[in-house]
Amino acid sequence: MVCPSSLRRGAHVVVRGGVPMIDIQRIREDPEAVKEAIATLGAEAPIDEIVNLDLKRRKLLQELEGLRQGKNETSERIGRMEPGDERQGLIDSMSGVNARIKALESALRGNEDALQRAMYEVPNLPDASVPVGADESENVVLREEGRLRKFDFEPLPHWDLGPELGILDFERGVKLSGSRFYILKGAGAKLQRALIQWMLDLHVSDHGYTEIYPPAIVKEQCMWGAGQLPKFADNIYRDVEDDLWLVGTAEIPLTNLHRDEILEAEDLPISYVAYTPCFRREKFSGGRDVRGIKRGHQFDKVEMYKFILPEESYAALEQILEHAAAVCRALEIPYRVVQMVTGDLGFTAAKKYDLELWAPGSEEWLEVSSVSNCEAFQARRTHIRFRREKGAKPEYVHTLNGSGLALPRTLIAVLENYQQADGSVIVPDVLRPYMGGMERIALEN
RNA sequence: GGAGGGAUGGCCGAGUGGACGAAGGCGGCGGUCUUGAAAACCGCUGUAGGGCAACCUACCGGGGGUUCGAAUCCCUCUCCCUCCGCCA
Repeated sequence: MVCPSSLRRGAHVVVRGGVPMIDIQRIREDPEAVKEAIATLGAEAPIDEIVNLDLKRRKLLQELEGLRQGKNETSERIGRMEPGDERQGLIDSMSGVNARIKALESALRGNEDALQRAMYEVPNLPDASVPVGADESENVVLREEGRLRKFDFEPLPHWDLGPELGILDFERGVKLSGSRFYILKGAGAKLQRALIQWMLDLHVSDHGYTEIYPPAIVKEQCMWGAGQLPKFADNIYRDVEDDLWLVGTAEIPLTNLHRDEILEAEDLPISYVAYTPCFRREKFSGGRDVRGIKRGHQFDKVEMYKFILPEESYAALEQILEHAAAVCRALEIPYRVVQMVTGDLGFTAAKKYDLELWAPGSEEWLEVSSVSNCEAFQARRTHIRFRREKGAKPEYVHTLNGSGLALPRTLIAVLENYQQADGSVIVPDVLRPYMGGMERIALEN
């Protein structure tokens, strides 16, 4: 089943003084439908608590604002009166009202804090087109492109190939920083740099993105805005002294680039591409993927990001997927497109595709891109809106993101797919201009 | 890190306790005039919450306080600028 159609639309209501998540209006109107949708994610959210807090909030507001109105009127009268007994009497009479107002304000503050906390925990709801499924095992492979190369020798995994070529060093990485760190060296480091430069150039010149160099360390607020907090706190590196957080993806600074702005409709879509290092503690990956460089605490990524009109966001999702696929095609490496089911959507996406490159040595499909439509989820959290025309009410934009692509994994795919019987690696045609014309990585390099 | 200065609406900039959601200007929108445009003149021109109609409430960097009443007074935080130190 898909999420009820009543959940797909809705006015854009913001919690006063706070930041919303999904539209609270949807919860007010049909809390049961929201709960059903969240159940398909395999997630939990305090919907009943939100409904109660929201009711309570409006009750408090009405009483409080009524009292404030009376108070304002009385203060005005006092200001116009000559000094005297009557005036003093009015002033004295205000103290009771003020005490009540203070009490209500305090209650309202507590109520809104609780409401906002609860709202922050609500995940984005799935788009109607997303298949319902419990977890990643039910994800749907939509298509596979490119021919798997036939090897007349046993292709090596990169963790053998790299060290033998002298371009990858695990021991020294561990010496410097511990497990899940490694060193790229010589042509290996250069190959990664070439990939980054080439991908950035491709997205800028062929796909119309504007290149951004953002901070990789951001304020806590940015983490909430992009949807990293509250859920993923344990996976984020943080400088406690200055309360700055290391980004796990460029999606975080890019989302926040237009925080608290009202954009002009004619400026949309805004398309950014950014290269950043990414830092993840990988607290939840346990002993998974410890071999090789597939999952490190630090990696590089080129990320595409779009701010767009709501009615155009789903077409844009397919487009970004194509932009990521274009990288795979140009590298001439087989890839496949996987659609996430509801249970594997994550916290922020309404619909998501993964793009995977085949790695013949490791013998697995490597996730090198994740392409998501977050609809207005991140825009609500960051207050990014647009106006359809002058004087029109601001509406939330939709945001999308997609890796284009994630680095060490793309590097793995290049090494493993282009390896030769003699242990050397052919440099893909598109990268040669970025490698100073180098055609092959061999030991003597 | 040390010393000093500052933060007002899209922008500039007045406002030091009482009718200020905030003068004035610029920009923008609409209108008059004009064959058209410019100029001139007139009007409008923030956001959010609640009612969901009239209307009410909140917001002058953030938070707290004093007061019947605060953009205006006090405390505190953040950010920006200038000078010194340090530095890629």
